[in-house]
Amino acid sequence: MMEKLPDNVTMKRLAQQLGVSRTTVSLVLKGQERKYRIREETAQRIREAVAQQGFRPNYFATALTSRRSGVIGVVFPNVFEAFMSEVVKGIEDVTHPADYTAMIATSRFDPLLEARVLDQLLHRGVDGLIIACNAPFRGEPYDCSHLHRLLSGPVPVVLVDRTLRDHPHASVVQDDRGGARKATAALLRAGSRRPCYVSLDIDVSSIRDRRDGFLDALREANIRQPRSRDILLTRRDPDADDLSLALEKRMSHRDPPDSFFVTTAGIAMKTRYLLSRMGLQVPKNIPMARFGADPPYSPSGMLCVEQPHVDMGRRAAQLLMETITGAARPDTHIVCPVRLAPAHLSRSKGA
Amino acid sequence: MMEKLPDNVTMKRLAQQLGVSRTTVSLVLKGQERKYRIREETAQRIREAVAQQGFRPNYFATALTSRRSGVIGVVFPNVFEAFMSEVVKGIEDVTHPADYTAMIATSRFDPLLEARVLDQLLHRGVDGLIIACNAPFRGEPYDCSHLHRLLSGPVPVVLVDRTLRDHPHASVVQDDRGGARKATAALLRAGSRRPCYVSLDIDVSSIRDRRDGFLDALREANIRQPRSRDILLTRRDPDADDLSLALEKRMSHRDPPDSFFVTTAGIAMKTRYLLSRMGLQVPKNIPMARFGADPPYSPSGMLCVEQPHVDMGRRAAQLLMETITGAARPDTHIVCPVRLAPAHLSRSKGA
DNA sequence: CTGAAAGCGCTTACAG
DNA sequence: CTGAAAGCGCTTACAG
Repeated sequence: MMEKLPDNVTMKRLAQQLGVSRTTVSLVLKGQERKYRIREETAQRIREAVAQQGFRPNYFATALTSRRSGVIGVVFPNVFEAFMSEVVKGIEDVTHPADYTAMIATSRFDPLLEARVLDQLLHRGVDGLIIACNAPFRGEPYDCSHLHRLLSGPVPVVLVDRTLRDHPHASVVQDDRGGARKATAALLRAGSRRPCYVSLDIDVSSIRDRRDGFLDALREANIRQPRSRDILLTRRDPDADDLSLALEKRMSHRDPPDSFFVTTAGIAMKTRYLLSRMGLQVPKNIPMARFGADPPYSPSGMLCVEQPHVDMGRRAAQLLMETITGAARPDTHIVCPVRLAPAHLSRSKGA
Repeated sequence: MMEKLPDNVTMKRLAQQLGVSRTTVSLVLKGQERKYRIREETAQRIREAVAQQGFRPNYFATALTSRRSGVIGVVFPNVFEAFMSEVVKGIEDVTHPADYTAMIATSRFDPLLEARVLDQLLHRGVDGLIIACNAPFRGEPYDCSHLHRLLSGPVPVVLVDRTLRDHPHASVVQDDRGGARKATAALLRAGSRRPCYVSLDIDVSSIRDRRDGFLDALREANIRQPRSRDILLTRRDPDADDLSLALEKRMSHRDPPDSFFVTTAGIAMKTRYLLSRMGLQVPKNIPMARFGADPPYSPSGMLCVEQPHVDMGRRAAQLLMETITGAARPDTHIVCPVRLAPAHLSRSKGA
């Protein structure tokens, strides 16, 4: 345990120098000089000394006495995803002006690590939390009791991107169902009659909603609901070969799909890659729609559902701050609209 | 300023319940029971009560008295980049077991924001900092006095990925020069005689080193140093069209380049895109090498210099902790080796 | 082996 | 308008 140099300036010293009491300094620092009718000249002297010496009240002492840290915790499965970056940007857009600091931590798709990280943040006295929680693969045991405990506790929480069953909470999500519906409808309008659904086999609200949106579009177009062979599910492990096998089998069937709707960008890229190995180019030979935008200068040829991530971050932070002050109910749900990116659906096979 | 519920359990209460003094509890909690020869039975009772009531000493009180926060700050220009994610992973690999928490913040390529964010972290009492600092475009005014001030201060700092001139500091970087040399040498071995260098026009050690490595390779192969028309520089703004214009002009010249070495992945993708619009495919018509790995299932066809980011994170954290304890000198420089990824250099034009 | 006491740097009733 | 005093929850000499 090393010792750090003591803060050079303390309130005590400052007060002594100016010949006033610490109370007076503290009051002026918090902008309460009018309320306590402190002589303007005194207040002025204090302000000048503070500015000149670069004095800032010790964070730990302030937090200890005020029971407020000015920090909000942000927990995501990973930091590497445009998703993350943009949501964080939105959050910071809001927290910064409000004099809060966003403290980012990652749970790396590990519920145990998630629990640990949340515990750390709580211990560090965060005033609120924004969380994109982990989700289990179907059939996987998943213990989210730490989230339930958290939501029952005193610290305000806003979930982003996904909601939790069985427990009331505040959330900000995108219109997953509507986006999936629009994207699928576009595939159908381009001539597809046998779209194939590809997704992570993961049990989470956003994915469920996207599947529902996919089915909505089929129903609206009077296309019969897909058989199980047109629902392809895969594990998150990018190196798993389950998708490869399923896809090969499906494409060699006598009535192969004539388009793809994929729920996530990563799996879409993998699907596109696997198809290309079978000699099928997207979108030339077969069109594909998916959630997520293309990175700059790397057009994937897919129809992209653009997600309003920055906006989601802003709204989540906004909602959290309102929950902290009590201005918003802690079970408010916000759904952000999505839109289709300008698309390439040229030459669909079924057209 | 809302009030949070007070922590339910305090050391005082715990001591009262057990009929011992707070000192005894504190000592046992810090594992000093042997040193102070506290009766094992007493220590045992205390440990049990602590575990059973889930007591943890108040963070702010502990930090206030111990002058140690257990937090290390991590500041990067952006969170969205594989670079970031991997370095953070490496950092957490090290800090977690050592009972430190990594607190991530972003400076968004803005020196002013960088200064603010660093200030925030210092105010929050971080025990050390790991920073990938911002860098100016050539000719741009750049004030990094906040970094110089920081490096002269009491808080240990390790810079990653790039170093600073004019000021001693600790750093962990990759072998930029060696990687660029190897990549360029590979282009030359594949038959290139007029490689073109493309880079961000940015004044930072890593980029300078890559250019030097590029020139090293040419010199070693007895190829004359490139003329200025084979050094293409562009701004960071992904929508800038300076590169597009320069590239078109260069490719329509009578002796166009027969390969490309690009310093960063983003610019490489842009270059590849612009070439494809001129009808040139990478690597079929023209080979390209660059720093950074391809994302999964999106082979770019480029020769990639794989960067040891996780390792860099680990070493940076390691070095920081050693600097904190005084075990390492605060001006230690570490260079991590890089390697070429299995490559596609097929059918180079000049071969 | 253990406790009373001072101290970390700030906030906040409470007197005047 | 301003100060003396108690308190936030912990740590750490110091005395026994």
